[in-house]
Amino acid sequence: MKTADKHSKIIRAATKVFAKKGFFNARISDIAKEAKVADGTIYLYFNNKYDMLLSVFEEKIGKLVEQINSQLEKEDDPRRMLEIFIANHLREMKKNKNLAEVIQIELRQTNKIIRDYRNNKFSEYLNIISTIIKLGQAKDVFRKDIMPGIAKRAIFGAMDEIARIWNINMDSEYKIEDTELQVIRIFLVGVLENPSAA
Amino acid sequence: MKTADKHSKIIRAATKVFAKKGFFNARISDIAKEAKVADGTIYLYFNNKYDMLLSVFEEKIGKLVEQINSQLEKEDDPRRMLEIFIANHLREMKKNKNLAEVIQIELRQTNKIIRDYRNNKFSEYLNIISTIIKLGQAKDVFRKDIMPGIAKRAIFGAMDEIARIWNINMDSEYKIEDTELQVIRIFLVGVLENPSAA
Amino acid sequence: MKTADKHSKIIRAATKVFAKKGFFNARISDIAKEAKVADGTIYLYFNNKYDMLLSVFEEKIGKLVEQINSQLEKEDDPRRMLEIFIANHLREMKKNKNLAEVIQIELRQTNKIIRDYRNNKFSEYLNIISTIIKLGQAKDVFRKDIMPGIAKRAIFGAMDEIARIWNINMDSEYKIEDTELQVIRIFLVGVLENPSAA
Amino acid sequence: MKTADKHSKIIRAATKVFAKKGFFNARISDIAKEAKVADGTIYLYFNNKYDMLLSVFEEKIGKLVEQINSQLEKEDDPRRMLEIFIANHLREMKKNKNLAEVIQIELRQTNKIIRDYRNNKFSEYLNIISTIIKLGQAKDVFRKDIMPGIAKRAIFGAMDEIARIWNINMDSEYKIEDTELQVIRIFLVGVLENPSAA
DNA sequence: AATGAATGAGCATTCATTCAT
DNA sequence: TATGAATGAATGCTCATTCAT
Repeated sequence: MKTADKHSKIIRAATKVFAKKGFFNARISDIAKEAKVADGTIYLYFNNKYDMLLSVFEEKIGKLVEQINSQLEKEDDPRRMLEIFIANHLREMKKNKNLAEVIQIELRQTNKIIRDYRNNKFSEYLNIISTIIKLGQAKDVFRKDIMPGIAKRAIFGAMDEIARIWNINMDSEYKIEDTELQVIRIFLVGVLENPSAA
Repeated sequence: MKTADKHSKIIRAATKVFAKKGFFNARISDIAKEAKVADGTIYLYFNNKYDMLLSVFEEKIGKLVEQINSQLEKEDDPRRMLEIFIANHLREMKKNKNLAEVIQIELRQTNKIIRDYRNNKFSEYLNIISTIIKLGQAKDVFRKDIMPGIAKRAIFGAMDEIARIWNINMDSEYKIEDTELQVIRIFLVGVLENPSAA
Repeated sequence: MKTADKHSKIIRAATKVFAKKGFFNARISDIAKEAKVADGTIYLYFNNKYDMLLSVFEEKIGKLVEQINSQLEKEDDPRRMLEIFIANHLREMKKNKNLAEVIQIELRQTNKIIRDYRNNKFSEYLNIISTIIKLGQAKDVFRKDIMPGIAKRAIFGAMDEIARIWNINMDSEYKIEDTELQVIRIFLVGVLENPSAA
Repeated sequence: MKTADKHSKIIRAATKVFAKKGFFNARISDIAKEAKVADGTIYLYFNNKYDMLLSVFEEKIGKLVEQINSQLEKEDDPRRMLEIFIANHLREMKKNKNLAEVIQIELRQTNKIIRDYRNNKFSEYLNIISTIIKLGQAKDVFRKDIMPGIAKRAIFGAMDEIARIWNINMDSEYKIEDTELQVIRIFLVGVLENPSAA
């Protein structure tokens, strides 16, 4: 088997095991068994357990970044772009619960000092939101009094919390389409019936 | 020393240590030392380590619930109530980073099967948001097409992600007042310049 | 059981196991089992495996120092003192093979950078030899052209090598009394038939 | 590259690495890297790690034997022969610290049961000393009451301990010539000022 | 002969929990 | 109630050895 194959086999196994058990409860031997590989083999591809988590996280987020970028490429309406981002994120999380779970773990489970160290991909991902917002402001489509740096976190946090619930209640009461629509609506027009009175 | 005192001393110590080190990296002996109590004493008050986390979490959320309820009591404008909720949550998280951290930990760090088991207080807390929204809808102040069950998660998630960042970057670039205002604005009126065109 | 008892029980067990298997081949669990103690208990008394070896070594050498000092106290003939030192060392090594073995291990088995770090007791022990030699020189009993710093090593090394062999061939061909006499003779008068002709 | 070359390349590398790190801390991959050879290649020339140590030891001692034998060939004065042996040994150890270290390791570091198994070269080396002594006794130059089997160990042990110190304190306070002279003097004429009075 | 990726047994150390005092 | 010494199961990681190429 080629090296690249083994690497990705381990990544896949690690994603699954981390998602299922959480980082601290996942044993290296669990991951090795899941990947059908010897324990020691893992250390040919990763420096240590945490390095695996980080790699998994970065790779997954990296794919999200690529995916969303290719979708946004053809679009230049900021409103539509935000809709696409939200819809895509929620769909991916719904489709791939392991991914959602690994994001949760990486963002909250490990030492906060290390946390921000290598998460460039994640920053890149979040910055897509703020870029959209800035673009919308430049085009007079979005309110200028919205701070993109805060909005990006609010939007990501909202979606992430929703995805968290999906991972707990496997059978959510809400349909994905409804949820998408709801989130989009909340962020685009807010909850006020008559915003002009705000 | 009375029993209640020792119990709360341990809770306080545990909050601090869990927040600082995370659940898995916190040692019982750390907590015991912080509480100035013997390791074994902790087991007179709690069944096990996880039970402590849950107790800490429930107590803290319980206090948040009481606090916000007393503030909302005198208010009946749903819009104002939502503002109060958001402002209060963010201020508490900013003031008490340990609390924010413990919420992060409890919500994401431990086995998802156990997660929802006893979190009644937390549900109660989130339901305050949905209650406000329903009230607003009944009063024709909030849009009827907003689903309160989704909105409550979106609002909480947004605030929680913002608080998460505060715990990483100790010196945030944004002032608390600005952040409050931003979150309130995003959720009340959305980001669209001209929502009526939506 | 009192703490001091447990400490010495572990020291005794460690001496035995280190002697039998060597430092690197000794397992903590071997020592724990030998001491009838849980593995973890060892770490209540020692920082780590190497710390145990060092402790064992220092304690044993410390006892040798005390023992020889009390024997030398009543003696002031340097020639006799050297005889006593040699006889005592060889007898102790013969009697307590574990001790001989632990000296071998500590002196040669572990990283040379750490080696000299804490071995003050050992230096003290060796310096008894050089002190005797200096005394003999002051009293015109020993040759002045002998350098005590080299002689102490030569004498210790000679005895240590002999003890090493005892640990290999359990049934030495030589009696302890003969060996003592031989070593004493070699160092006191050398091998020359007619030294005055040297 | 011819097989013999590779074999000796590995021996050289192993000597260096064993000396630097000690047997147990030396990794096969260290030796392979030092020899510019793949890890697996080593197992084409040696059965296992310990076999390498033994080979290194035997080869080095073998060279010492050859060297000293060729020097002693032309000499027939036992006193001079002993001087030559001592001087040669100390000089070689001083010159080649790796060799000294490997002797230390092999003689004390590894399981005593295996120790004596194949050390014929080493016995041969030590027996040169006892042969010299016997010759001296036959020629009435050395005292008859010296037991060659003990003397050979005392002499080797003394020199070995001195060499050990050289490997710890890189900058010894004593010059090699002085040390040689000291050791020779101690063994030839002893430390007594007036041996005839012994 | 040579390679080096893969293996998996092995082990020091940690730490939640217990229990004799 | 309170203590803290003792326990021992649990696990990340290493590295000598193997073997397919």
